[in-house]
Amino acid sequence: MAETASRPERPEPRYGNRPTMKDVAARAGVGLKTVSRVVNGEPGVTPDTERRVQEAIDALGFRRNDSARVLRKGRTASIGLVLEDLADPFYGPLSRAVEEVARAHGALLINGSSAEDPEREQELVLALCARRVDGLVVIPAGDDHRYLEPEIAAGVATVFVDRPAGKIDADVVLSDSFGGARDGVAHLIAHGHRRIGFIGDQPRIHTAIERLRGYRAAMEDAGIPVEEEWMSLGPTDPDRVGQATETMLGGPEPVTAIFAGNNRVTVTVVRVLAGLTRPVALVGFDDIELADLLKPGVTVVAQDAAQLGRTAAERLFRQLDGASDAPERIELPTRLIKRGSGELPPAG
Amino acid sequence: MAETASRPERPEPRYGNRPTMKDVAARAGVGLKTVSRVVNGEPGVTPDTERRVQEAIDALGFRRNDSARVLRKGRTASIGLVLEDLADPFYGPLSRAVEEVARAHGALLINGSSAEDPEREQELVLALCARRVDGLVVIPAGDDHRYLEPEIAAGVATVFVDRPAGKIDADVVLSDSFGGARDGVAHLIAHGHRRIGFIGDQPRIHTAIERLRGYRAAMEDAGIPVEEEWMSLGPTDPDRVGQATETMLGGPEPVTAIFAGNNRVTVTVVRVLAGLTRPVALVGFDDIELADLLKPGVTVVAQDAAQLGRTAAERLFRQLDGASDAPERIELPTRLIKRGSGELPPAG
DNA sequence: CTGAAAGCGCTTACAG
DNA sequence: CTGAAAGCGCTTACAG
Repeated sequence: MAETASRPERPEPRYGNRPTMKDVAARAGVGLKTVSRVVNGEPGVTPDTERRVQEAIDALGFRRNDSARVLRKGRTASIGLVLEDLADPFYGPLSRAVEEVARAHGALLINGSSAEDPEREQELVLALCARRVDGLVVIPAGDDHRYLEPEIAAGVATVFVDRPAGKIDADVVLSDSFGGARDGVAHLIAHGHRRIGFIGDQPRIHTAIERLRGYRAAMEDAGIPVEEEWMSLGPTDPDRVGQATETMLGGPEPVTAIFAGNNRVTVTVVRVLAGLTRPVALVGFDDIELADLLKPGVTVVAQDAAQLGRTAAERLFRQLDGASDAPERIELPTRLIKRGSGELPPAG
Repeated sequence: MAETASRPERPEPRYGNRPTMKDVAARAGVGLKTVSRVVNGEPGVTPDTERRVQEAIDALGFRRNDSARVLRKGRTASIGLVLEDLADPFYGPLSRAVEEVARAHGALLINGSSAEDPEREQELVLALCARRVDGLVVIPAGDDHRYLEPEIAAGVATVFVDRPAGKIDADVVLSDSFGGARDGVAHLIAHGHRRIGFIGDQPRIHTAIERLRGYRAAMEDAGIPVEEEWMSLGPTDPDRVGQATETMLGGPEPVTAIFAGNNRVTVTVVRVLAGLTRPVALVGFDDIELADLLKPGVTVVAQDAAQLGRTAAERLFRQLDGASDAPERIELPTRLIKRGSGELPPAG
C-alpha cells in the first residue's frame, strides 16, 4: 500500500508557488533582512553579499510581493477613480490627467465605472476602501455620500470632481456649469433668438440642474419668459434626446435655437439638425472632436476635462501629504468657442 | 516630571488607526474567527452572536482590510490593463468592455498608460505583477516581452490586445489590420484611383506595418506600382501628419486619394482636406464620432474596440479558471462603412 | 555589515 | 457553534 499510494496530482492550484524572500535568503545563504535590503536598495550590504543575493533573485525569478509590503507599511500607493463611464470621451482626458499625477507620486490608478447608478458607485467606492487605496477621486452618481464618513475619518483622502458630494463636506473640483450655460444662452439671445430650447441630462445630476439654472438666468436677464416645452431633462441616449429635439422643433411655434446640456446631447442634436432644411442655431456644453469641421461648425461652451482631473488629483495628494485645509470648492472657468452654429440668426 | 511630561501630539500619522477584526472581537466579546465568520457571511454563528458582532462592526466603523485577505488567499481579484493612452477615444470602449467582464468576475481594474514607451510599459506591467494582479491585458508598446516570462510561469494570466506580444508566445486578440486596409484601399482603386497615399503610425507598431502591408497588397493586386513618396509612417501628432498630407498633395503629381492608418491620422487628414478646393478621396482605419455628419461623410474601415476588449478579458478569465489551451491568436473582422469620402472619383 | 524576532490583519486547518 | 494557533510575505525595531 505504501508503494502504490496515489500521490496528489497537481499539488498546488496555480499561482502561489512564487519564490519569496525566504527562498532567496536560503539560496544566497544570508538572512531575510539582507535580502530585503538588497531588494529595496538600502545601504549597508557588502558588494559581494549583494551580488550573491542578486544572483539568487535572478535565478529564482523573484519579484517582491507588494501585497505583503502594503500590509506592513500602511499605504498602498494606489488611488481609486470612480467615474460614470470609461467609454465616454469626456472622461478619457480626465482619467489620463489623474493617472499622470498619480504616477508622479508613485501611485497606481484603480478605475471603475458607476454607470450613473448610485448603488454601483457605493459598491465600487467601498470595494476600493477595502483595498485600502490611499485616496479616492469620485465623479459621483449618487447624492448621499454619508457612507463615506467612516472612511474619510479613517484617513482615506477624497476629492469629488464634476459634481459635489451629497450630504457630506468634501473637496470638490468642478466647472462653472451655471456661468457657462448662462453665457452660452446669452450668446444665442445676442444673436436674436428668443425661443430657445434647453435639452439636458437627468434632473438628479448636479450639472444638469446648474446648466438649466444658467439657461433660466440668461433668459430672465433678457426679460424672456420661458415656456415649459422649451426645457427637457432626461437620459442622454439618442432616442430620448432625438425625440425631445423633434418635439421642440415641431408644432406651430418651434424654437429657433437649442442649448445642448452636454456632449452626448450635442451629438444627437447635431444629427437631427443635419436632417433639417431650415437652419436652427445650436450651442453645446462640452467641446467635441471634429466640431470645427461640421457645416456650420458647432459653437460650444468648453470645459477643460484634463485640468479638472489634474486639479482634483493634486488636491488629493496634498491631502495625503498631510495638508489639513478645510474642504474647498474649486470652480474652473468655461470658454465659449464660436464656430458658426451659435451665430446663426433665427430662421423665418 | 511625570505630570508635565509632554504627551505625543497626533500620535499616529494618519491612516492606520483603523479598527481591525481583533478590535471588533474584543468589543463584541468573541473570538477573532467568529468575527471573520460574520464578516464573510459564513454559516455557524448564532443569530445572537452575529448581532453582537454586527453592532461592534457598526460602532467601530470596521471595514475588512483586503490587503491582508489577499496576502493569505493568494488571489487579489484584480486585473491590470496597460494601454497606450487612456485619453485616446479608441481605448475608452475597450477599457469599459474589459471592466465589465472583470466586474462580472468580481475583479477590479487597475489601469495604466504606456504613452507608447516600451520602458514605461515594462515598468507598469512589472508594478502590476508586484501588486500580484491575477491577470494582465496588455496593448503592447514594446516588441520584446521576454521580461514577462517569469511572471507568466508564476501564473499571471496574460492576454495581448491590438498588437501581438514580442518574442514570447501568448494569447493575442487583434483586428484584421491587413485585410481591413487591403479592402479599404481596394475600395479606392475600384473608384478609379491609382495614385493613393498611405499615412500611418510609427513603423515599430505592428498595426502600422500590417496596414501598410494591406495597402501594398491591394495596389499589387491591381497592378499599380507604388511610389515611395506615397507612403509615410511616423508619429500621429497633427504636425507630422499634416505635413505628410500636404507633401503628398503637393508637387506635380499629387495623390488623388489617401488611406489614413488610424483614427488620429484620419482626424488630421480630414482637417487638411477641408482646407482644399479640389476633392481628395479618403478612407480611414477606425471609425470616428461624427464622421457621418461631415461633408462628405468619412468612409472608414471600422474595428470593434469594445469587442476587442471583451474577447481579451474573457480569454483572460478562462485562463484564470484553469483552462490550459495553447496560446491563440484571435483575429476580429473589420467592416467597411461607406459615407462618401471614399467614393469620390479622382480629381482632374 | 548582518540577522533573529515580532508584527501588519487577515484566513486556514484544527480542536473542542 | 466557537476559538486558539499558525502562517501568508513582507518591514520594523533591535541587537550583535
